[in-house]
Amino acid sequence: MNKENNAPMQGNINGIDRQSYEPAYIQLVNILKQHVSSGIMRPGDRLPSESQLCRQYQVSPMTVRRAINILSDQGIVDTVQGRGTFVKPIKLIAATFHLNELQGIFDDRQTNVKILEVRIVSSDRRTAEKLGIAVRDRVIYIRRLLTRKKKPLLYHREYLIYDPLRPVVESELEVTSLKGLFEGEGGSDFKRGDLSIEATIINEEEAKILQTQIGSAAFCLEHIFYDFEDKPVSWGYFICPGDQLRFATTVGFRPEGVQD
Amino acid sequence: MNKENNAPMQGNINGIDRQSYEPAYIQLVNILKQHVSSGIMRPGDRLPSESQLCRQYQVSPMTVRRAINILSDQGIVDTVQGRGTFVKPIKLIAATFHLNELQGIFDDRQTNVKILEVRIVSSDRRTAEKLGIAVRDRVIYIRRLLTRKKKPLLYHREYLIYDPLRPVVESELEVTSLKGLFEGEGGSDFKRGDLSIEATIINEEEAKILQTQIGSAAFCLEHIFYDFEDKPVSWGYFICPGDQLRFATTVGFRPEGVQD
DNA sequence: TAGTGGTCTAGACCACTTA
DNA sequence: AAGTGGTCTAGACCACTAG
Repeated sequence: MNKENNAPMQGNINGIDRQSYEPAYIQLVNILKQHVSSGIMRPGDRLPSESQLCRQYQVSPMTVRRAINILSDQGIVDTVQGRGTFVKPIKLIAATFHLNELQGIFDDRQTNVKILEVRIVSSDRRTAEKLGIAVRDRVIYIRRLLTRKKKPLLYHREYLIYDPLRPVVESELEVTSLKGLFEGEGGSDFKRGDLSIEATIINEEEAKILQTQIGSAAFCLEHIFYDFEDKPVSWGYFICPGDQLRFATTVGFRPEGVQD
Repeated sequence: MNKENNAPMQGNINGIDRQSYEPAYIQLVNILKQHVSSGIMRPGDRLPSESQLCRQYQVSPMTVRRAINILSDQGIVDTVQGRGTFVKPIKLIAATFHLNELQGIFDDRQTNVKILEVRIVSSDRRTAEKLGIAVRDRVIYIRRLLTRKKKPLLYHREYLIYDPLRPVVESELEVTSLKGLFEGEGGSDFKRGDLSIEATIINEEEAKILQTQIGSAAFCLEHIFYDFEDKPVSWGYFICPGDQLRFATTVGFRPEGVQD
């Protein structure tokens, strides 16, 4: 992120600088973005054709193509075969929210994960359903609390399939495993994870642990992880007080040039 | 989405079918994905080198390159210059949530937008701050209610810069403008929009309008739109009862092949 | 030094849209 | 028929990593 910023946002408006460390296709992306964000090109307008861009910027068709593909991936233009490439209007509905806003939390040295409880329990109906097992089957139950600067931030409850043959417990129990879960540095031999976010209300137990008010707003981030045979291996959810977290994003063009 | 499914998930494991309508690079992407999702390739493993893949599947370097770029974009592999391409472990933190889960709402014919109120008001401190204007400056205040099957779904409050020179009112007032805001079909001559999602609690006014309980959980989706001069033109927020909405996503490999 | 990924060329052929 | 985007080739040169 913090590389040399001697030549930020290349692409002289006029043309492509072949001496630059920035690849030609990136420069072209930035030039075209600049045209859109500055209003030279408005939503609905057609871009110059690919062959025109080739001539105009003295690059090969593949390079133009690559630049346009990137703009298309970023939702800035629409390409229609036989008609052309068009600037897209901004759609609120195209917005995406990234969980990696939480990244900073784990990088912070003042963040701490405490295991509140680990024990083997008999699964209730909901847990059995989520994990695809029978009610009363044994599962490992873990409660964790993530704090930053001594302040409670996330309360996590998780149920793991109990498999004596593959004692996943040890690795899961590491204090860092929550970080590993998020950042995937641990083994993470999962095939996939299904996540969902809901709005919820802090209950009595959560209020006590998170040191907040009963009835205050919170996010609930639920997760189910599956192994390579598509069988669930764990189910759990994070509770995060609403005043500690906010998901933010931008549609269209960010004020700074940094968007990749 | 629902095109001919005669040959779903091409790429015979063995090689690339040149007769297929599916492009070679897509077939290669699917083959490599299959290797990862089936466990043949595990997180941390190195992919065959690009020249190896060229020989193995009888395609040109650019085609291999394109396939690998796609896998890299999708967060499935990491490429390191000089070392190789590696299968990435699953990261919870890489999850993204898409607002377009709301798409279905607007496609539904039983969805209806009602304008509850429009008037010109004097901006309070918060509104003035958000819109970058002076306190007491006049703004247009709009309240809308979006219902589906007669059931309240979203409550929207919005403040627009009042500019007599450019009467944005008429177009904004159309019943469909909420849909236009989301789907960008209207003019949408905005340069960008900043969004954020918070967890919140339904207050008395909202409870009455949304026909829910005071104190129940809800999402608050706030938005500020900027024109091409980077000046705010509108600020507002949607309130959506928590039991009406849930954001879901998958990290890793979705059960069906559909992910684009 | 050998192998890897990163970029780029200068074309080619195809499918599609529009007139 | 002309113009557009979509795909693909068969190389080339470079920067980086490793032994």
